[in-house]
Amino acid sequence: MPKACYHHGQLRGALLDAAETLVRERGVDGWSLREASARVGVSPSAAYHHFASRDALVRALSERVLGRLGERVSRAAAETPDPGTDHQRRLVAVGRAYVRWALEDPSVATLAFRAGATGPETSLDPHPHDVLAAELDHLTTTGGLPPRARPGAEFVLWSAVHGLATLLADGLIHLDDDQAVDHEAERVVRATLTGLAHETTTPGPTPHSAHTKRLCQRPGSPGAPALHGGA
Amino acid sequence: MPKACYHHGQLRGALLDAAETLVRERGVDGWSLREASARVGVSPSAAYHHFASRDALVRALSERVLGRLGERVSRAAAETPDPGTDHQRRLVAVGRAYVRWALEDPSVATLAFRAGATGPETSLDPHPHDVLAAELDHLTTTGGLPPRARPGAEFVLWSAVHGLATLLADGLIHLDDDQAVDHEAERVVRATLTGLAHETTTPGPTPHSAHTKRLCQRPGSPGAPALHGGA
DNA sequence: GCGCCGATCTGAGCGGCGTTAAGATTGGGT
DNA sequence: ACCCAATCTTAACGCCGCTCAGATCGGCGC
Repeated sequence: MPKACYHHGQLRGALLDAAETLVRERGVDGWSLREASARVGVSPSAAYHHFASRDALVRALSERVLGRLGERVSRAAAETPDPGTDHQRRLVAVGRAYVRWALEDPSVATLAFRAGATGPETSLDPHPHDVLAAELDHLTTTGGLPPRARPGAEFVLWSAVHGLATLLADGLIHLDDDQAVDHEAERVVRATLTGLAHETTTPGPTPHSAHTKRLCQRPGSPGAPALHGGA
Repeated sequence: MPKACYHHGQLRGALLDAAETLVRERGVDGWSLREASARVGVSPSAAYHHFASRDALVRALSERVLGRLGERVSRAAAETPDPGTDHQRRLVAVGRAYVRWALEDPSVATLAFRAGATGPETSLDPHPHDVLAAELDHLTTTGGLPPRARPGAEFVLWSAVHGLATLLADGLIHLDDDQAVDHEAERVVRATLTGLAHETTTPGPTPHSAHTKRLCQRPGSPGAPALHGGA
């Protein structure tokens, strides 16, 4: 299998790069497949040997970009030293990274979320949802969250963080500087976490995340046995 | 000024109706201005006498649809009887209405939010943000929220509700039935409200909502004097 | 009753788009 | 050295958003 043919061997990646740049420059819809092709010096139809359609290109780009968000969010968690008295610190860092990321490149972030679910069961390396879930598990372990509030808590927190991110990216809310963004993200995360910690009613059926079907463990058995084969 | 000319006098409204139906049927981007025109029995160029561009049509549609969301959310608040012991009930109803609305017509809701900020300073009758703010004021008055947590609380709650709504509408979260949706919406609202109520740190600078610049009173002076003329 | 006039809509057309089919070009494996 | 599969190009189709010159309509003054 050749690694480089013609001018390009990594046309696929080059097209994704060009498309991402165009999204950044002109907005989510302000570009065409023809333009991306021209930018990498290739005819429009060449793209169709790597993507079934323009939409497929967008989905692939979305996946790549969502993967970067996952990495970044997970790194933010890892880089935050183990909490002392402040058990919420790691999740604050995660939420801040999520919101910051969406605001750095609003168009790219919008595209990523817009096409995030329409894909064919994409399995991302560290999906943001999973990072939240893992950190909430950690928070429960260290006593920052009562176990009875844990099931499905990821979806509550995800909603809050994602909502702030999209409201900011779409311009429905405006904040003057990065410091204000950080502050607001922290406020949202802390309010949600302490609200979850004070929950009294028992949570109902747990939602499913679109990208992973069995990551959400059942309420009754935190250390549940493996359900569907596999290691 | 004539009220009905040619076949149509209310072409504008008819085009908005057709566009909305098309969005409902085919998704946010699965339609064309030509198609909407044809559906109301008019040539494509006729639309340009009522909208400067396709984008202008989309913005107008977004405004109309967002207005309906505002009405609905505000009605949900009004129809909920004054809370007895449960001070959060009204806001739970508001959040539920918001999320339900987004899920009834995911494509239309997506379009509404997507184009919600790009308009020319549209002033909606009851903007969802304002309904939340008013209800939070009420909650503060009745003692359900400490006054020190009130400034900017609308944005925290809006983020949570809007996040759940968009995650559901975009398919990133799946819930099996309407009951589960109601339950999740209630959980999100209650968690956020009790989290806000237990806030300890002082809130920083208040964000601005895109549609209204001076609705958010400054932290220091709840009964602040009028700032910019007007009644 | 009639002709004018502004408001409203039509028809033809431009450049660009996504997409497809058929053919030219390339480089590695034998 | 040649072949073959992978890769890219050229040409074209139909639809799109948008523009502009002109046809058509309804009310109003005469």
